[in-house]
Amino acid sequence: MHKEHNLTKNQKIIFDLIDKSPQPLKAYSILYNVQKKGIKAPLQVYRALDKLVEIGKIHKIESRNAFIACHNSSCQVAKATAFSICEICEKVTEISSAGLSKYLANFKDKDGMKYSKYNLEFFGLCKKCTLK
Amino acid sequence: MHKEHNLTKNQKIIFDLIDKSPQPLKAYSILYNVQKKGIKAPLQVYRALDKLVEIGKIHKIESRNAFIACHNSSCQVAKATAFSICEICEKVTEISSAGLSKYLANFKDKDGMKYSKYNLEFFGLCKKCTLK
DNA sequence: TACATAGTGTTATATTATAACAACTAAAAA
DNA sequence: TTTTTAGTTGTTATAATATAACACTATGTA
Repeated sequence: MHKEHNLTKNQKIIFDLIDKSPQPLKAYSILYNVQKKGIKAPLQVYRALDKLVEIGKIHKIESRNAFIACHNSSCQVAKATAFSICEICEKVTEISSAGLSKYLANFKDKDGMKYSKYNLEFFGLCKKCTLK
Repeated sequence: MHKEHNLTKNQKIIFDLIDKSPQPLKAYSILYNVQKKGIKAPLQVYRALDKLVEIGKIHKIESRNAFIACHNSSCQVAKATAFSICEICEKVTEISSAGLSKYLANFKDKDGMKYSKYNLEFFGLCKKCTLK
């Protein structure tokens, strides 16, 4: 489970929005969506996003500059992330595979070097788009 | 080996610059470096970068918005990339591990879905920075 | 030659993200 | 209770990254 962090007002507004969204949200689309709640400036959004990423409540999809809520309650979420991304509909799913995360957490390069963190993005077609 | 692509003048100028650089280069730093060679606008740089990525001569490091030359002549370079990134000195190295690429190329999610492409970025400390 | 395809040069603009600074708030130490 | 501290907030401005649109040019090939 996530360690409980008491989110501040802005953090909560932004987390709730991302958490309810079926797909990743971009920072400025978040901004437009929360302006009626009093969050007026990009920096307010980015600050909340930074914090939410830091504590593992959301992840950034680097190849898309977008943010998705973490739905993976059992792993070291902020340090070991894997996603599948559909190149047609842009659906993004967090992968939780014990095998994969074990393999990557233990991966050593040819110098025997281990890493403390990774991010993996798979690209392909989701089921729906495969059938089309 | 890479299929031989006849690079155009701009593509060649930009590839040579990236290829000579020990670390990944960002688009606008590339721009500043090639202005004396007649490449004046961001779009000229981005177009060349897009093409070079497409044909696998360079890769984009997504978490850094930077570009590095491919030094991995034996794999499906544009479709299966893995890098290690030092969080202190920002040194980036392309990982070529047969085991890793085989594992990831064959990875199926829990719906049995396979993916056609992936990008993996490991973060940690490089040897030099570990010793400090 | 003529046609198609890809690349070029250019201006303008969109999108993503951070700097700097003053003010506020909550929690805990004194 | 007051004070301190660390963190967050609100704000304006600006930096950094990336694309749209359009007219033109080069190159390969039929």
